[in-house]
Amino acid sequence: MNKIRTRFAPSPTGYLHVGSLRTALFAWLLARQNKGQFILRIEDTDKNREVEGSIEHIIKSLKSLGLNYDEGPDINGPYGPYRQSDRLDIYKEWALKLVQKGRAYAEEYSEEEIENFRIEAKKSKEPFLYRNYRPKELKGYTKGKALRFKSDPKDYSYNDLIYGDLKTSKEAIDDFIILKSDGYPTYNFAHIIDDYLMQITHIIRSSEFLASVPKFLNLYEALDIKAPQFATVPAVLGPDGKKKLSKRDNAKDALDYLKEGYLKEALTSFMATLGWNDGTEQEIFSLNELIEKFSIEKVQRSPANFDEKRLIYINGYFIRNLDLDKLYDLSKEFWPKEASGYDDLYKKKVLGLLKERLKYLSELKDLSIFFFRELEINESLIKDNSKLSVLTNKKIIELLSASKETLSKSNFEVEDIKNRLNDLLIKLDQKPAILFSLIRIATTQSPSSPGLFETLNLLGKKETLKRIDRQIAAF
RNA sequence: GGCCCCUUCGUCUAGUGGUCCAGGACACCGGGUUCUCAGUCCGGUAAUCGCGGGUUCGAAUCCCGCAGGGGUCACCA
Repeated sequence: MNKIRTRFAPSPTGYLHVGSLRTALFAWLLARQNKGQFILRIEDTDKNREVEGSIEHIIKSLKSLGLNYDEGPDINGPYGPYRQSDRLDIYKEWALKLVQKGRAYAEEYSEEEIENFRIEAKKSKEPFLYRNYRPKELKGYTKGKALRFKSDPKDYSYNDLIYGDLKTSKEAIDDFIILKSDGYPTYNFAHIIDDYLMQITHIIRSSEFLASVPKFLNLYEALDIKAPQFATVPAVLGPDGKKKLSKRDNAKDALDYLKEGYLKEALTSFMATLGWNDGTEQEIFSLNELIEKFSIEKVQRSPANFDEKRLIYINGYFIRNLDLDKLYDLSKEFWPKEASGYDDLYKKKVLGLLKERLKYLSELKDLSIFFFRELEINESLIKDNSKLSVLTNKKIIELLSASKETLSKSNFEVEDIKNRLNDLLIKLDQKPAILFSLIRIATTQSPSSPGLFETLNLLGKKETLKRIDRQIAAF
């Protein structure tokens, strides 16, 4: 039994959203769970569409998610090179073999002529098939001309690991271009040669290629190559549920999520469960659990909608369940700049209080700011509070003064603060909704914060009393 | 238009002839948790399983038809 080898073969067009990476994830999982290899191959056969820097971008995306590959353009391997533009000689050699067998021929028509065929076909409501116009006399390889595959149309039935048994008709098979006039191969040709030479055992790719499979099957035959196993992954749809996920419908580049403080395991768990589950009621999976439990056969056949709300939930779940020290390491670049003067211990305590409330790490900045800097007095916090807005200024000052008085006697341990404020509640005959709210607002000037006692404890006595004073002075 | 694929709560899904007048999760709505937000706990709304025929004692599950949606028909991948 030979080892499973899968690959991710993106073209460097500069953008990798969650849907594309999901395909990579599935291929990676299949390889890892079988102790096989995962290969990164760059399909840069279209110079016009290539975007500067996107290879680095792809590599970074994979690595950031923990999807390491065994062979690839930057690390090489036994079947390199791993950029198609570095393999042009190989494609030409294989194309010539096809010519020799009489299974490939030079393009005969001009672009305009072909365009006219196409219009003609459209008019008569028929699919455009180039082979209907195939010249009687076929020319061999001609420099400067595209090279076409001479197809042998027939029906096929084959098995797809996800879609199951599929049947296709000969109408799907045509004479397609294998080598462009600039000498570069097309995807349709290059990937077949490369997968063969790189000994890929399973092709995992998205469903827009499904309609092309009969063509590929025909080419495998002509080349006398045994086709690998196919696993076609359905598209990921945008939130509207209509069209494929694209930039338009808030499909962020996958790296953007990392930048906003989404955890890599939250992302992989989300991507995997977009169209896959293990048949149990488990909803969230670590990367290791995915390796253990993933099965390509259980991937859904219908396209899934991208629901960012679910991703946000999953991310919060991972944050809450992460060890505080680990979370602190990950949080490094998300603190407000005012935090730089504070030591690790203090920041770690702040993070401990905020951990339960973070959906993604970039929220840290706003949620933690008052621990590092005194905020401006925010009058609306009292004015817009139905219970507080009815109090007279005099009453508020009285309550805050009493609070300050009480707190000034505290040793500022959480328990002590709690006990003293509870006593004060009784003494003043007040509800927490009044007294605690006032203190919370005075000390944080924020619409939300962690628990009052813990917050005051962290702020410390001096800072707490100072902030209450300032609130009093504002009336 | 040809070829191909898909169709269970708003969303992700469980489900492969009876235990499903359909289960879980997200979202949403109530309530508890001494203050806010979040979390957490408890509860709720939500799918006549795309539609129509069959087969069967019995169908989300099998068969046939239809409809809707999507993909593809490039010297893009």
